[in-house]
Amino acid sequence: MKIATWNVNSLRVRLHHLLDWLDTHRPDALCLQELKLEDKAFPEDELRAAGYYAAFSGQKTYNGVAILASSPPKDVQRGIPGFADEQKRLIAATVSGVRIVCGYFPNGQALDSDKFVYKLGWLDALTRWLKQEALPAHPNLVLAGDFNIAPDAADVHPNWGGEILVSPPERAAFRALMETGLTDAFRLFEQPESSYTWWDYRMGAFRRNFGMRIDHILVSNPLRNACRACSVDKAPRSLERPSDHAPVMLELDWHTQ
DNA sequence: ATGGCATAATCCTTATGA
Repeated sequence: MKIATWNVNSLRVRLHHLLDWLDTHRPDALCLQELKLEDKAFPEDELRAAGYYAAFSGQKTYNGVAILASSPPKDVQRGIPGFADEQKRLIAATVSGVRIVCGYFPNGQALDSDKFVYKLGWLDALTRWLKQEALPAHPNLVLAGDFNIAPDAADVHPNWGGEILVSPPERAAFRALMETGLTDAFRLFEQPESSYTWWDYRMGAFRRNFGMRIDHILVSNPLRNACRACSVDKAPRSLERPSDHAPVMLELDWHTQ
């Protein structure tokens, strides 16, 4: 079973890249972030024609998440239960017996911003919900998406000057999330040095591999031994008008249930 | 090396992103 995540930075603009990518890689499930469109504009028909069902939670201009799957996603849940949030950043569904949680984590903007307070609050609510409800109810769980956190020094270009996405409180929140019983699938396998998933549009960042690894796929303990491979696909980042994020893909030895 | 980019909504500029 292949499970992937991709921040497309506007589904409207990136639809053709997405359809090409689905055609090439045929994931069983794909988590999407930054749809930047309302539900009524979601390209359901085009995706159905490509063989994919979709559960989505969109909004105008910002945010928006979806789970695409080759079989209909079941028990769809939108948002973090008990956490009131206008921003559409989380959707969960069951695909082939795996509970898939797709998140577009807040960026935070700057350490002294109210957006940073929101980011840490969002992470705390997510962690509590996973620990208390989601993981006990769904032991076979995958949390995938744009975390907007580079968890370790190896996940960021050494010349990165800023604090946001790499600060101690953000990394502590990431560790707290892992402590609920989740493993970074990417680090279960040997990887190329300086593996990143996001590169700024400016300054030729992609050409210089001036990036960060902020898109992740975390797996629960029962799924850990089923992981067979996990990789970043940098190819779409070289296309014309690319998303600034690359897809990450996990291969699970998992028989469809 | 954080902007000189990209997107969307809206006005022809601003907010936001990471």
